[in-house]
Amino acid sequence: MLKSPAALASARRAAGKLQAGAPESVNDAVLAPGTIAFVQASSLSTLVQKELERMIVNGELPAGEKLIEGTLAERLGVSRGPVREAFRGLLEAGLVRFEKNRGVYVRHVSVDEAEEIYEVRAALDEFAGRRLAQMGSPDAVRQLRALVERMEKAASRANVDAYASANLEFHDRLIALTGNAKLLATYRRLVNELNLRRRSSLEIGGTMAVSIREHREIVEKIAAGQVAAAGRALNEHAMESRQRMRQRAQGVPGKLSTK
Amino acid sequence: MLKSPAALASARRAAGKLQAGAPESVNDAVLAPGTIAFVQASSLSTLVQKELERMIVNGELPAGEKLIEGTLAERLGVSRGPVREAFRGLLEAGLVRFEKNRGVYVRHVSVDEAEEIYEVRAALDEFAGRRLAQMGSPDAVRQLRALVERMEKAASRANVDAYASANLEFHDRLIALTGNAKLLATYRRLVNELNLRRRSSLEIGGTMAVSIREHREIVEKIAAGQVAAAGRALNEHAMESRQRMRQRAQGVPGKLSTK
DNA sequence: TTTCTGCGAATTGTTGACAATTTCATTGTC
DNA sequence: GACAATGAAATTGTCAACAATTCGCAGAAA
Repeated sequence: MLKSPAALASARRAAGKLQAGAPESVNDAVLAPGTIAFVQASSLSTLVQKELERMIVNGELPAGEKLIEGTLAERLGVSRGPVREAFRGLLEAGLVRFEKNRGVYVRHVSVDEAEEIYEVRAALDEFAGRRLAQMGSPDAVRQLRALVERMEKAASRANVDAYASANLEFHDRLIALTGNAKLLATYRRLVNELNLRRRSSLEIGGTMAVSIREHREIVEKIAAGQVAAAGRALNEHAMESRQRMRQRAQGVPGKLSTK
Repeated sequence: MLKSPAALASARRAAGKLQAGAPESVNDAVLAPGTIAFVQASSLSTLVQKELERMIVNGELPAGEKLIEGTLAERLGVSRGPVREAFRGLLEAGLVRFEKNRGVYVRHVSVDEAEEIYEVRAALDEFAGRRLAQMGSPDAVRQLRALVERMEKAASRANVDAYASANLEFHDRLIALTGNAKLLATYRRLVNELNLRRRSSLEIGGTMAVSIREHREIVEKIAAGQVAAAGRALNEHAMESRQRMRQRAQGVPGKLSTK
């Protein structure tokens, strides 16, 4: 279930070279901007944790998968120490489950737990909606409108992936625009855990039209400064997601346990 | 700033003995019930993390304190590995700050960040209040009333510590009574971070009387099933805490940076 | 005095080794 | 054939050692 080669090792070598004063020409893989600074500022553990987190949220490491220290360490080109440290971080982030002497597993998120998460999300969304409507920032409204348009375009092309991506970004941006970093961190943590469930991106089914209308209404209420209404709309929107998730889960019974 | 001896080591020895099949008589320190099972089920890293977390939230390790792997490992009777793993957990929990090659420090929570936390808390409290009022559980109301009484008794004895403790438990219980475990975990994470600030427990000052009235009103609105009113009362209660915190911080300027 | 500059000590980052535990296939028994 | 016992292989838990980096300080230079 793993495929990535020793990508971390190459990034590490590159950073090492630069740090040692070598010129900029690094003929390894091309790194995303900011990557070098990040690698220099982070330890291997952080790198490993980020990489595993990506794999888990992507679904490359599906829920229930056992993570073997030695195997991962070898594939990532590091020793077991950093991998174990990364595991602790993932554990605290709620992405893996731990059994002493038995190993680490990618967590299953039960339907019940997902419902709980949706409820917390609803509370956060409601707060964000009220706050944005109250702030009355034209720029925020502009950004949100642009994202709704992206959703519309994706829907008109029946591009489910693009739609889902725009949808995620809409909500993430909405939270970020409040300017409350702690709120954003809390929100992202919850969404990350939710990602352990919706691995079949067809979750949206035929509800795109309805969903777009809801999003547009949310934005317009924010734009109009209707504090309570914006909050309520966002709360209900999240609770409907919860409902859809549950119905989907009941329709296709399967992984129900937290195990 | 550290004083605890090798307490973990003794707990570990005790568990080891039991696990090895020795009879129950362990003439080491007396352990709290459940401790043995916990030690058996957890790794040293978990133990260390819990211990450090306790010290940080208690204030034994004040904000800004540098945590030295070797020193901590020696005092806790373990090697550096588990300590490093514990650090990763604390980092993800937001309790420590990390600087590559320089060390780990107990985090400072700036006034701005504390304000953000209070705002998120307000959103969660509001949700919990609405949910409880909607559930209409007589037992929940009974428990909350009992806690308000504890606050009253503490106030009448002018016992600030007892009052603060009852206050914390009131809010924790209120969240827990919703039955939403994820909400509770999210809430506790935030409160934990807030604890990095209010280390001078005199935060409450002379506002005990006002505070008690607010709590009583909250409980009565829940008891009466007034969903919206209960939510609003809790939201406002949290936002007032935020306000008090800020005024206190401005009155006594000091540690402002996140550094 | 203040600012550099080395150099030794302290601390962190990473690794490999070893012990303890679990897993799994194999064997033997009923 | 089902099932328990056994032992080797795989995996985890912990530790100690080594390399790299930072820190602290004495002494030189401005």
